[in-house]
Amino acid sequence: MVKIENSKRTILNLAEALLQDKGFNGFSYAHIAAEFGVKNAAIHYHFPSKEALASAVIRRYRERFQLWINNARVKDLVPEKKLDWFFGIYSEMRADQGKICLVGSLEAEFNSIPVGLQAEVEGLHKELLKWLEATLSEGKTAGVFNFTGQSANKAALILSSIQGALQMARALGTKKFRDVIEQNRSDLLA
Amino acid sequence: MVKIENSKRTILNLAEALLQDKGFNGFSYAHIAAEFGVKNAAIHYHFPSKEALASAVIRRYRERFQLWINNARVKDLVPEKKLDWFFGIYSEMRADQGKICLVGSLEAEFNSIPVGLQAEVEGLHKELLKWLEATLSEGKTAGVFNFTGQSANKAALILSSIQGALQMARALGTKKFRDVIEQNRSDLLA
DNA sequence: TTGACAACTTACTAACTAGTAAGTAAAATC
DNA sequence: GATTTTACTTACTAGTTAGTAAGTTGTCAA
Repeated sequence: MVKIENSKRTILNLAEALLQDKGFNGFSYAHIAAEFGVKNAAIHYHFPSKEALASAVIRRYRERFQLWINNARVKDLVPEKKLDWFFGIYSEMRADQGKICLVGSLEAEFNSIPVGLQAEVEGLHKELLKWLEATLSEGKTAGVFNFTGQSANKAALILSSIQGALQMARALGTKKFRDVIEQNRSDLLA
Repeated sequence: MVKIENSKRTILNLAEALLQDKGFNGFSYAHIAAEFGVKNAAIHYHFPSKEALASAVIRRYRERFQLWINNARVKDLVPEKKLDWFFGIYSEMRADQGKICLVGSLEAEFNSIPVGLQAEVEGLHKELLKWLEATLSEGKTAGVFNFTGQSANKAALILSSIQGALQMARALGTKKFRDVIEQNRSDLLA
């Protein structure tokens, strides 16, 4: 018998990886159970339903993101470095078995996932956009970022392009992902 | 007994709509059969496997796209209008029950779809990028588009952002999609 | 040392999945 | 008019799905 905290965390880790790899409809309790080395019902003991499990994955990610952005290591960076940090999150996803972002994965299947999970995804996406918008505004005021129009719209463009680029890279290779990141950077610093 | 051409086309239409709505792992032969008003096995008669069906959807879309771009109605447009036409395709998807593009839907589930289907998706994505790249080059040469770097990279950025924005709009609303399109336009015409 | 509880396993279900084999009726072909 | 072909239906299979109920075992507190 393993400590529940370890089991719960392990299950969440596996679920998160599977969501980023195969999507909500592409993984099952059996997959997690097999990889963890336990039986199907053990997963249900910790997370009664698939919706509860996936929702917990998103909630944990949201908490993690809030911790990151409020940590001095990120908070005190200059806007250009903040952006580099943000791009870095997604570069790591791409490098890690061609994973895509949770938001993109779940929004692509949005119409076939439970409503409670939809709400969690919406919350996460808003938080990502909010931070990116603030960072862009900060950089524009500081004179290091150049773009026309509102920061909110530029943030939506950049985040959408990252989300799409991670998916694109699966079919067309990692270079394409890097090209999109670099183009975003040069558009912003031009 | 209905004409095979009508049945095949109807099944392809339903499969395409379901792919854009629920994704490859989110729909079944039963869904199509129910909507078409036939039995499960009737779908298998026309398309022996789910891979064959989805591949046929993508092949048809690729052929359609080639017909469009080679038609004078698009071919003879000035670059700005070509871009408007292209954006219009995706605006219609967004307006039509919040559908997303086939490429995005299938790339999000890329690691849980058959390899033959993966190849079709790759082909389609390359064709879309190729046309967009050529259109951007044409516009840059004509002096109507402004952007730094290579056309291929800017094309990858724009297409990725559309793909992501259609997904984003499901959680955050149509306005967000329009914002991304407008930001792309103003970045390009600045 | 006992009892409670946490973390499972065993064994199961009902629903759904893609896919198949054999039969049927209407239409096209000869 | 007979035969073949097309477009199905009926009836089925083997596998997978999320989810449940009841039993088991190790750990810990009193």
